Amino acid sequence: MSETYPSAERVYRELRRRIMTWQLPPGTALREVQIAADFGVSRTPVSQAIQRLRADGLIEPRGRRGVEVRRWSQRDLEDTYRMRANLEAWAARLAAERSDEVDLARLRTLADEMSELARVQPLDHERIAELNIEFHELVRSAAGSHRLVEALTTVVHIPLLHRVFTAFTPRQVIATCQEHHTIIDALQAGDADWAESITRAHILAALNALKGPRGLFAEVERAG
Amino acid sequence: MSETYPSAERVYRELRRRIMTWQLPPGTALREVQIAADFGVSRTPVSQAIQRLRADGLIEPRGRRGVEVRRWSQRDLEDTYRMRANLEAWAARLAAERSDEVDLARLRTLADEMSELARVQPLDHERIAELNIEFHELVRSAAGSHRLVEALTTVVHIPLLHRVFTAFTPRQVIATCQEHHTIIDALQAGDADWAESITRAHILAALNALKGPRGLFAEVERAG
DNA sequence: GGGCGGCATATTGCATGCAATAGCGGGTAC
DNA sequence: GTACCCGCTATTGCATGCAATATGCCGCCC
Repeated sequence: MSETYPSAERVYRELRRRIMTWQLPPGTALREVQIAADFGVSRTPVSQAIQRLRADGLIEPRGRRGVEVRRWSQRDLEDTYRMRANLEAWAARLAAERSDEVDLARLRTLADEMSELARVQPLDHERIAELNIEFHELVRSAAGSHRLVEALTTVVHIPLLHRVFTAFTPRQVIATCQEHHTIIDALQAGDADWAESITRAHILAALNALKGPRGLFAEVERAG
Repeated sequence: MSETYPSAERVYRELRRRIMTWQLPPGTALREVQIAADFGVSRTPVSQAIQRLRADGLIEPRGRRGVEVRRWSQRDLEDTYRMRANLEAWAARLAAERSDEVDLARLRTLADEMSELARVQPLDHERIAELNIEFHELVRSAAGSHRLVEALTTVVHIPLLHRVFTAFTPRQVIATCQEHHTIIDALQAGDADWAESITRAHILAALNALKGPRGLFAEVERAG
């Protein structure tokens, strides 16, 4: 984690992190000179990082000059979750057919920690989101398909994931944790159908929460 | 088409095109100075283009220095086609619910032209591939989901698509064209289930051909 | 003759400078 | 008072130069 990266890589990762966590909310303008000054580098690596963020779809042109953090529409979010439900359900199917005890043990650790946090009020949304992301990334990697991991990274790396739990009631957070345990059960049973369907349901439930009365769409629409 | 782009954009598009069409086959080393000389620009826009290609997953680090065109494994290709089958089937479902007569007319034109070419020996694989790509892109855009188009572009932009028909028997090429017409029928009927299932079958058939005796895997393996 | 070390070179990462341009603000004319 | 025009500045695109570093070759030593 404390590894040292080339400047361009470091700038890219940090900017992406800030966008994903909404430290840089949608619509924020990114100016090369200012970012370069912030990171203590020249404009060259910053420019390269911005190119990559553009390729990722995380930032978009701002009028005729400069770029800004992408503003997501409700439709973008809904479509993203539906694609994610498809791909991640498939990942769970593959994982059910090949995950080993090491994967399962790690998944259990994550799910247990998340379950404990779900019982603590007020909810630590940030930490819960991190554990949730880590859980799903682990399922994907347990599927053993490099391409699938790549595709899901691209499809999913939408800032929303880091905020999804603010849209959840405490009850829904607990339900989410239980679903994680169910996914683990399905993987352990090696039941591909079960793993696929519970995972799809799990992600569509998150989508439903996002569309609900506490949902993020209003906030996103406001920002957009 | 003859629009003038900034240097970095132009270099990116042209390099990507060459990679997709195998003018730059897997394993080819890309050196900034040489590319810069070819395009008559400096190394800066070339470097940015290479960053984007890396983000796309089209090129990968070459040992400790430089980059090369990505070598695809058989597993990469199979997984790509399975993800594509999922996402593109969903696109067809959406398209069935909303495509209009303009879309359908354009799809018919493409499918008709492709059918005619399928009867001409020897097969013009290059042109057939272009029409096929255009057909599927049009279905995706008819789905009306910007996110879906983005995701499929990323998932699908694997060089193989431009070569898939060399793995097909003339008989299979004709079958492909008939499937395109069937997809159009399903869209016109507004039958989402039909559109989804015929599209999934269509893409899995292509995968099967790729895995067959005339398949590309051997060639890819040789290149990789 | 083979292996190892060092140098020359190829190649990239980054900084900086220059040119182009879009947007803005002020000043002036009507 | 308003509208238009001109120039200024902020900002980006691109070129070039410099430094770091891997790589391969050649000679030397064992």
